[in-house]
Amino acid sequence: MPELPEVEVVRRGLERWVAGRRISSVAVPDPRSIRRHALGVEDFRGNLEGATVSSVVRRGKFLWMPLSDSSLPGAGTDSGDAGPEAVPHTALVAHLGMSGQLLVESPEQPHEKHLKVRLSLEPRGDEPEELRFVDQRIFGGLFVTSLQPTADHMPGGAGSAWDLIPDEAAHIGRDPLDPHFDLEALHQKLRSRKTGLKRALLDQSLVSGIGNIYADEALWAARMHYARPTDTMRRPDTERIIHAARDVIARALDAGGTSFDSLYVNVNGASGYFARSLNAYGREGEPCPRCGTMIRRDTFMNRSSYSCPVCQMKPRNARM
DNA sequence: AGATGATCCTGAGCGC
DNA sequence: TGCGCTCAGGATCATC
Repeated sequence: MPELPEVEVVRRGLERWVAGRRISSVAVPDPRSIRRHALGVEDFRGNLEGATVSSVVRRGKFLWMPLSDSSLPGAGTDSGDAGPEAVPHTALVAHLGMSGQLLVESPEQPHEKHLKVRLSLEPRGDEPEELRFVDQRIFGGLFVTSLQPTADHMPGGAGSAWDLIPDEAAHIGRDPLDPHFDLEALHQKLRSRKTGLKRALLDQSLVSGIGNIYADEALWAARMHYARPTDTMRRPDTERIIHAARDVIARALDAGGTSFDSLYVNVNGASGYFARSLNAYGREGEPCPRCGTMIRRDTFMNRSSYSCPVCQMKPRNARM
């Protein structure tokens, strides 16, 4: 289940193996994986073939690769910097959903069972010449879209690809690892909402990159209940839950982020972290690592929530 | 308009 | 051996 740390691992792998390379051809064995590309398969291919991936950017769980037109002078260089006249205005966007993988492989490798999209890359040294999107449950997908300036972009960096965001991801908030993450702004939004804390953490428009697993882990670490009403949050409460989320995410990144040099840019790099380091998620009936009370599982939002009934006391005015 | 719930999708696991 | 059921969950859409 890729959340922010896994997506960041994939981003680093793509930066290493795909950035600066030109896409020569595109095959879409299963169009369902590009259903968010409204204009269809031929338009998808037309946008990509001949374009060069200039960099790889992530916010929350969205990944995108700004595209430069290779016919422009200076494009396709190692740096990906095609000059001020060629700031990318479109990007290939990838969301891994539940089960998506991006693999950099030789075209001779046998096709994976759930292979959905193949991008052929022009040769560069001995590097593999195919980028594959593999997805079992097809919650994820690829599409090409235009880039717009971020609503809250910081002065001084205008024009850089880092200040541009795909239209379809423009609504999501910055994630807790983003240097420009605004804790005070989040705090005010939480105060003005009438909902439960976990539901707010999973709302990507408030803060991005937190999924069901890390929400439960952050809540456990911060000793807060998932149904804590957000309009009762005081400033130290907001700091505590965000610091906990950032810590959990950073530790997962440390555990899973070391193998991105592998040719297989996949989402399994952090699976070892899940097995070893989860304190609450998936541990129903096991003792809380802090106090020994049995971890319980509750269902809401069509999802499971794992928590310690002692460390994370349910508030009287609980909100789901 | 904010809050809440349904929906998409496939394979693993399980009881019978 | 196989059927039918439940579960997993990010993002989006529908409904109050």
